[in-house]
Amino acid sequence: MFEVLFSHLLEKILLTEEEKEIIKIFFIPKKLRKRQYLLQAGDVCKYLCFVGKGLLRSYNVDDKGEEHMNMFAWEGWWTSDMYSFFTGEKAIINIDALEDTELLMITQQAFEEMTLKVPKMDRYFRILFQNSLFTKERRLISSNTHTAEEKYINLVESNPALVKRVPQNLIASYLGLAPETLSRIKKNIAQRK
Amino acid sequence: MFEVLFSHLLEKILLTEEEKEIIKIFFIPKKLRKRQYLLQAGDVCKYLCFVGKGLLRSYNVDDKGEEHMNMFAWEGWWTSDMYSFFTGEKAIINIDALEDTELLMITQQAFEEMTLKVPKMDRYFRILFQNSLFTKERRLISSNTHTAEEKYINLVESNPALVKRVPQNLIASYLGLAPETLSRIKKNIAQRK
DNA sequence: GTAGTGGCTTGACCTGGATCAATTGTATTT
DNA sequence: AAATACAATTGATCCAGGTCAAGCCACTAC
Repeated sequence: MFEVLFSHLLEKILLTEEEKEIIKIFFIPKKLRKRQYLLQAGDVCKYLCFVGKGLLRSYNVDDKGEEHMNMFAWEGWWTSDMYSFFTGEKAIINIDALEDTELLMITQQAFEEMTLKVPKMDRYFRILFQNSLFTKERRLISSNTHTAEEKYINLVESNPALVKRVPQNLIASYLGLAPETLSRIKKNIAQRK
Repeated sequence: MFEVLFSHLLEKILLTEEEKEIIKIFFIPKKLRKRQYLLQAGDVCKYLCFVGKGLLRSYNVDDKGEEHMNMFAWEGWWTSDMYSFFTGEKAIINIDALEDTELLMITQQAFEEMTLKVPKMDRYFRILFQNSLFTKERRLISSNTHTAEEKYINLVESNPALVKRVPQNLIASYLGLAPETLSRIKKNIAQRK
């Protein structure tokens, strides 16, 4: 489990064996079965989670009971309701497992302590957040600028693995589309070839 | 100028006088007149900029020549094309001044050096990026979940100062709406009262 | 096997918001 | 103060994508 974590940390920072040992202490391993919840809206999000294996989805539910996908996380990704995790407010998103999943979880206090004991972790997360930030920036631009079909094509090009691994109705929701619309888009694209 | 910067840094981290002096060295002050560009799409974004005074907008232009607002930055905010700044790729966004503006700018190399000399700055930017990340997360959720009117009402409630300070057509664009649509929404809201 | 459950497709219809065009403010410039 | 240019409103029309409904195709469970 920890090998996966460290291989990701080492892409961005250098760590001594000693530091690795310190870091290990703060994490709690956990396994989730397919369909099992990691977080339910209304609860406080207690953990920031690193996915070692498997696939999670996070989504929120609106007043009408509709689900809206907001991100996926698999091997090497972090997930949580960031807002809830860092502020202690109630979460507005749900996270559950699309596949059997293995996690490393860390609490807010442990996170604080870890960054103080190993300041390099501030650097790691600075780079990590900075990267997600510009990904989100681009995604937001794309969602305002492009048509439904363009968004789908962009996604297939920028992240083909995701499209293969995740059910189509969730991809549709992730793109802000009705499942019927995505189905029609795929048909159109196929026919044009 | 630097007082504004330090007052913002000190909200998140503690700095010695010595560290402050080091940090100062890396920044370049700059003034912009209203309508002047800070960054044009196609150029590489050389600077990460802290706004000490004034107001900037960042937006991108699509294939059809339409402008799409993506964020505003005023006193105490940072702005840049994050992706371009950190990767050295060409920028896809434009940034220009909506009001006369005073900035503190830092290059990529200077940024790297600064974080190595003052590791607390990694912490500062970790927290900063983490906060923007969950703001963007919420905004993305909102943009997929809500109707045009709900988005506008949310914005007015969450950021009334922005709505007062920025021309209405830019607010419309920021929300992904046609200016006519926002005008009608405001009319509807006013009539219902 | 077959019953059930949930994802995917297809068709018919509807609607929120975009687009186009004209009119009226309201700043800025000379 | 007139001229110019841009911002906001209003009306009329249009369309991308949503909604509703029906049928189909896996899979899993018994």
